[in-house]
Amino acid sequence: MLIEMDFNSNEALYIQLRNQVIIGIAKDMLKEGESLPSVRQMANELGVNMHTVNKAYASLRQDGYVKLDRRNGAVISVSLENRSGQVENIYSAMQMIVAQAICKNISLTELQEVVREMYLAFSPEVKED
Amino acid sequence: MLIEMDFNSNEALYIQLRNQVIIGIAKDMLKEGESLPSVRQMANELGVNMHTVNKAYASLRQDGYVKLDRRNGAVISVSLENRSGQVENIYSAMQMIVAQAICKNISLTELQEVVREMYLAFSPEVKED
DNA sequence: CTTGTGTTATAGCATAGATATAACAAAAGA
DNA sequence: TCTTTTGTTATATCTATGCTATAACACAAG
Repeated sequence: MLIEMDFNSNEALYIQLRNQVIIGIAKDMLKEGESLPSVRQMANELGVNMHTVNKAYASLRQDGYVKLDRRNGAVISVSLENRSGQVENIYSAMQMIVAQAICKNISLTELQEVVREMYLAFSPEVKED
Repeated sequence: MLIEMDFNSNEALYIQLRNQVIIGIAKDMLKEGESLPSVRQMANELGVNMHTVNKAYASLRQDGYVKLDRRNGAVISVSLENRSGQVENIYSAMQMIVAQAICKNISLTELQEVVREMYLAFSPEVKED
C-alpha cells in the first residue's frame, strides 16, 4: 500500500502516517494479520526519521489498530478490547464535527447522507445491518 | 454562557475556547448578534492570558463564526461566504472519524443514529428537511 | 555469528502554545 | 476635551511538542 507524506501540511508527520494506516484498514487494503514495513524501512521509504515512524506505530498500537511483534514488526490487528474507550474518543470528535455542521447550516439529512457516502466509499460491500 | 477551561487537557486552551463557542452557537445559547466578552474580560474570567483569548477569537473569525468589531467586540455572526471551504474542512475531519468507526466495527446505521442523536441534542427544534 | 527487529536513551533544533509588558489607533462615555 | 475601553500589534520569555541524529540494548531469525 502506497503511503505518502505531505511535508507542507500543518499536520504532524506521525499523525499523517497514523491516519493513512487507519484509512488503509478501513478500505481493507491493509488486512488483518498483514505486516507493515519495519520502522527503519518505512522511515526510509517515506523519507522520514525512524522515530517519527516509531511514534506513529506506538500510537496505532495504543489505540488498538496494530500489534507490535519483534518477529514480524507491526501487524495489523484491530483490537476490540477497551472498545468502549475507543468508541468514546471517536464520538467525542464527532460531536465537534456535528456542532460545526449545525453552525454552517448543514441539515441532519445531508450530514447523514455524507456519512453514508463516506462509509460506503470505504467499505462498498456493506449492505446494511 | 458559562465557559470553563480544562488546564489538564492536552487540547490547547485557545482551541478549547474556540470549540466551546462553536458548541454554544450550535446550541443556540449564543445567538446571532450577541457579543462575547472583550478579550481582556474573557481572559480574566477564564484565568487565561489575553493573547490566548485573542488567538481563539481570531480563529473563530477566520472560520466565519464571529465578526470582530471595535465597538462591540466579538459579535456572533455565522458567515456563509466561503461556505464551501468551511464545509470541506468539516467533511475532511468527518472522513477520519468514519474510517476509525469502520475499523472499530461501528455499523453505518449506528453511526448515522449517533449523528442524529448528537444533532438533535444540539438543536432539538429541528424536525427534518 | 551476523543481521534485523522493536525499544530506549540522549541530544539538538525548530515550531507552537502560553504568558508578560507594552504600546498604538479608534471608538465610547463622561 | 479627557478618560476609558476596544481590538490589534510588537517583543520577549518559558515550556512543550515535533522531528532529526546517533547510539545502544535485548531478542529472534537466518
